[in-house]
Amino acid sequence: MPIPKDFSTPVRLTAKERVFTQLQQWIIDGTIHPGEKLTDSELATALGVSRTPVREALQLLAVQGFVEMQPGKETRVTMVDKEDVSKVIPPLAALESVAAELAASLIDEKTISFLKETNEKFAQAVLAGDSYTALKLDEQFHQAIVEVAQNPYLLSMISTLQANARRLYYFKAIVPAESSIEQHNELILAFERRDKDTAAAIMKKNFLRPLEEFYN
Amino acid sequence: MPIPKDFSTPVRLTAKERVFTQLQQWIIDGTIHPGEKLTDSELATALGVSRTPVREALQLLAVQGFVEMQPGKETRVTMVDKEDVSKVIPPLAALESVAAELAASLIDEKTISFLKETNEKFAQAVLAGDSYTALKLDEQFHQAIVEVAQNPYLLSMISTLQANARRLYYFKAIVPAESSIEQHNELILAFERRDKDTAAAIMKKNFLRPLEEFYN
DNA sequence: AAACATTTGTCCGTATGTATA
DNA sequence: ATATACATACGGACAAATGTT
Repeated sequence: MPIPKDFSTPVRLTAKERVFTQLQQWIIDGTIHPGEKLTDSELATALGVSRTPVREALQLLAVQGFVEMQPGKETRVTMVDKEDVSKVIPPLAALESVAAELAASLIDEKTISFLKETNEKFAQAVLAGDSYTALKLDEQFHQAIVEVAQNPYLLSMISTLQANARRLYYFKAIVPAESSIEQHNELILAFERRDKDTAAAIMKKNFLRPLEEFYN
Repeated sequence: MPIPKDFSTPVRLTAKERVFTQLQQWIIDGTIHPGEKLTDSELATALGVSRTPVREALQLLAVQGFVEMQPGKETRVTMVDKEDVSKVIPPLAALESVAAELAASLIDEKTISFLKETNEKFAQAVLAGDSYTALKLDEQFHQAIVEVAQNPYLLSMISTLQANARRLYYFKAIVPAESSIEQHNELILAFERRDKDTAAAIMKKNFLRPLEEFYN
């Protein structure tokens, strides 16, 4: 009997991780509202675990900026206002730009093919008006590039910022721009030429242009 | 009897925070060696607290990349090798560059004066060969700029990367370059002109040039 | 292969601290 | 101002999981 290969990642899911993932999801999609007070005992019973894994998950969410913990007082879901986009995007653009620059020297043909396929699907989703799928594909596109860059700091920080950005998208119902399709193609062309400076520049624009439009 | 005003920030420091700060310090200065196994019960008795705050502190250190946790197995201090500098600096340079760009539009005269004073002291320390003081002043210089930028994401991420960089400096006994003095001055001049593009460019160079020299 | 020893993950009780009446 | 209620921070114990003999 053939054994499924997926067991190569036998990282057992601890209660803490389950709680973390669930709470993050709820905060991002708005199930738990901004400003809402979170009491660990309530969450614990609601999620069927004890308070310890809940507390640990909350600490991680605090580091990522999803909740605010006041030691000895209370912990609340952080508020969001429209200016938050302008706080998240510039660092994200800078880091993604570095990722693109590093990736340009390391990328292989297989990944380039993957980027082409993903951008095809992305284009279809955008034109079909399926913004949920489009956003997911957009993230896959960018994530593939970050992974090529082989930098754990970039990976971790971009992932955190992406999660925060996703939360804002949910709240403001932001839809992916058609212009992204073409920018992705330009990025792929730059990768094929292993042109890191152009790749970095395009990536930065890809994030910052929507921000500028937003404020005009 | 006049009451000290500092009580306006009465954030009581929890056991978790004390443990976190202590462990981070020990890892950075090498008191705890890379690859060393950390058992929470040992640390708990050594630090005079229970396992809970130790575990919580370790989780935060794991997020910052100082320790590696394998669920159900063990927790170890992360290894460091000479390539790590090339992993930390590029993201740090990118974020500091964004901070400089944002700060250029927001900076006031008082902060500019502070930067001038700090760079004076920095120059003295460098020329006196007091690299410990020099590094501390260099960090103060950069931190002041980051605070002006008013961006919590930048603040948090740069602080994490700085801590990792500091650890590498300890291991490799890196000393601040004399060229930094002049670059700091150029940066201040750019700030006085509120020239954000130049400020961003200088800041990036300030971090990346030492890295290039390192690999030639 | 199986039982052991160790360490982690989790649970829950208690006390300290904060906010409210 | 005191007292009351409540949530958090911490402690200590049990149980599951790992690797070891």
